[in-house]
Amino acid sequence: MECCSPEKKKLIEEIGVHFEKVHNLAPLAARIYVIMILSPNDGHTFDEIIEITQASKSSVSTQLNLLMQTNKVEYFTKPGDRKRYFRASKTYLKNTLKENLDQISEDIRLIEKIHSFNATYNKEKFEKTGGVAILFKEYLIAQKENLERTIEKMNELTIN
Amino acid sequence: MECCSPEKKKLIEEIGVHFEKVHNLAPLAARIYVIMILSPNDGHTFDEIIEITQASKSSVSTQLNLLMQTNKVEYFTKPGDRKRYFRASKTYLKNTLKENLDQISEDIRLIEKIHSFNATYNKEKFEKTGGVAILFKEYLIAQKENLERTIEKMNELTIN
DNA sequence: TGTTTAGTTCGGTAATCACCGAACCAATAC
DNA sequence: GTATTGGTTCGGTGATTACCGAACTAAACA
Repeated sequence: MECCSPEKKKLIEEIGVHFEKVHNLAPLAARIYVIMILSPNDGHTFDEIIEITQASKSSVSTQLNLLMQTNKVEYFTKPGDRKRYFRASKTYLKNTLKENLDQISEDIRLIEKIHSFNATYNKEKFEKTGGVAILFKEYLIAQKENLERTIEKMNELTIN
Repeated sequence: MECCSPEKKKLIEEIGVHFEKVHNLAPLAARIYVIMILSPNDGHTFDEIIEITQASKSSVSTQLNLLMQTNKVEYFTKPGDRKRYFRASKTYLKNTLKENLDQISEDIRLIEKIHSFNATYNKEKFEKTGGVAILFKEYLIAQKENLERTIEKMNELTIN
């Protein structure tokens, strides 16, 4: 049984590998997530996902539930149809931004801790490399501001 | 044997956990890296690292070499002293920025692939959610620009 | 010439990860 | 009721990870 074009299969693998790291997902979860992103709005059934990924029912079930718990994937149903149709969450891009925001905020919090630690315990070192350290923190803050702006804009877009 | 203050120990653990994820390091490597960042310029000897981390010689050796291969840690020597003194690389912040830049560049490359795939194979979906997708890409490009600006500024600072 | 110092290398092991099959369950169909 | 559909749950298992100890090496010292 053919499931999708070789081009799509290649994309699923290529982006899948990348998603394993950036979203911290198991290989199968990353593949499923990519399939959802590359798929039309009407979603994929459980069995279609099994067919595309060639994975077992249990693995697909587990990883799919994990993707739903983290708001990456959602499902809808059709009247008179017992199947669930899985697709990428409508807000998956916004959720990704929020994840990035949490990460950057944690970065900034820890950088501040490091700076105040080094300022008190390693004064001479801190003063020597202080310029670079301050630049680094400014970079993080600018990234955070860009994130917040983008989330704001997305909210405006999706309210309409 | 006491190695360092409880405050420092706590920081090593707290930041260490964070570094495992963001720098993709084994727990011990992350701890060593944090120790280097929280330490004065004159560095730590191999034995001091063993004492602080309570790890084995072999583990410290392996992880330390790994940290040096990835430009996170370097060492210097003192005349008439066989020991190596390990410290955070002078350019570790800039290297972190470069790692981030590579990551963002890959993000952008893949986002473009996803967009062109969806534009051809899922036209209706892409047009419906296109606004958000474009916003997301603009966000990535702005992050990349901020990174490049910061790297440039750091180069100017460190040339002097 | 051994002996100590400062690490390195290698073989193993305990724990965790990613996945699987088989049994199970709840809802619908017959 | 019984069978089928659409998943879920549980008990593994093979592969990988993170670490360890013991043996080793190369340089410096006595």
